[in-house]
Amino acid sequence: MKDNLALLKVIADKTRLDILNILLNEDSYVEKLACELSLTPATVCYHLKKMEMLGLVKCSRSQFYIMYSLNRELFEKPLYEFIKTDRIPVSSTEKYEKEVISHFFRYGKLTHIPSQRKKREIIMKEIAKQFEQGRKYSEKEVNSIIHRFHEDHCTIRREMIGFGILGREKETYWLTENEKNNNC
Amino acid sequence: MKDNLALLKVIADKTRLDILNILLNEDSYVEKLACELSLTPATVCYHLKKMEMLGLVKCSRSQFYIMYSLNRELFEKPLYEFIKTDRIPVSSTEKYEKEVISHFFRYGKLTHIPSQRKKREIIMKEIAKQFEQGRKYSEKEVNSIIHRFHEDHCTIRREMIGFGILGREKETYWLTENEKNNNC
DNA sequence: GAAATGATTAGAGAATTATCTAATCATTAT
DNA sequence: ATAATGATTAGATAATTCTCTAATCATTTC
Repeated sequence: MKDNLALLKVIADKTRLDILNILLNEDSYVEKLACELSLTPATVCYHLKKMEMLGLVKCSRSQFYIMYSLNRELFEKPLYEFIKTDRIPVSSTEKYEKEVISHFFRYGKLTHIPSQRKKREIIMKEIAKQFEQGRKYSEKEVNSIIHRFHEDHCTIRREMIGFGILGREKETYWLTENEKNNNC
Repeated sequence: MKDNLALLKVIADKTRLDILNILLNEDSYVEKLACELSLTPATVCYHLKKMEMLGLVKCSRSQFYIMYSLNRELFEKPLYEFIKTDRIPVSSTEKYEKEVISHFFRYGKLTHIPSQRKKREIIMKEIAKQFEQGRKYSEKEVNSIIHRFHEDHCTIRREMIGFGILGREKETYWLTENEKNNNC
């Protein structure tokens, strides 16, 4: 799963598919391929180098020519293997967050404040959903809202500010527009 | 093997890989995907339609949303299946031609003239290799060269002209520059 | 039926990239 | 060594296409 996107981009080209199909039958070299495909050697070289970089083909000098051959193992793998990206899919993030939330909330109340930073952030974002975007809150209002979930509104208020979820100026608080609290 | 190039081109895109990865976990719909990927619904729609056309995903209306899901069977197949093109690889054409030639020639002589047009053309092209590019030949010379392979130089000469391999004007003959006789 | 919401289409701008020519590098043959 | 041949690199051009905005279509809810 190194860089599937790059690999797919390299395969997804007419000329390179033609080259791969020829190499499927027999090893070949730049000039011969260029002639068979009615292209210049420069163009064929450009494509072969691209494919070589990603391990699609291998090359080795054989007397006069530099012979290119397929890396056949690669093509045995199912397409499935090639679409997985490094990116953590948002949906599995969501699943994880739901798990955390359901673990720390019981009957709508927060049982205790997680010690792990990551989990604490998830919990804070969940509580933040009670706040409206764009509206200003007094400290009293903030405490009152948080108090619905847990007695220690001071700690939680401080955490929410620490995570950048709530903004604060003097006695006024508001929900920040951090895209991380986005509710999709 | 309908149109592998088109299919690969559709898979080989960052955004579409992201979408596929999400759909790998759970079905989804345009708006949700757009939000998760920080794109406009128009863009997501554009990609989903592309993938739908090639059978990568399916969609069906479910109450309020149009749900998109993966066509999972497709991804089980090995990459190998996706690189085969409709194009007849030149190298297997070559192999076929060699077979035909070795079938009709014995000890350097043509045993008989093939009745199949396709095979006849291959044989004529083989004989044409005795002619030089750019040089003019008299009818006598042409007959003499052909006679090395077969008695009936008249028929063969006529066939070679018929296939456009030899050009003729009055009593003069020459090898045409048809790219089909190209020897790479 | 009107309003709301989600999906799609059309058109335009920006970025990527396949291909060519020309020049250079690397290896083999004379 | 020098010439010849194949491979590669650099730079320029042209084509493709991803993404957006704005407008329209389709379905559901009031």
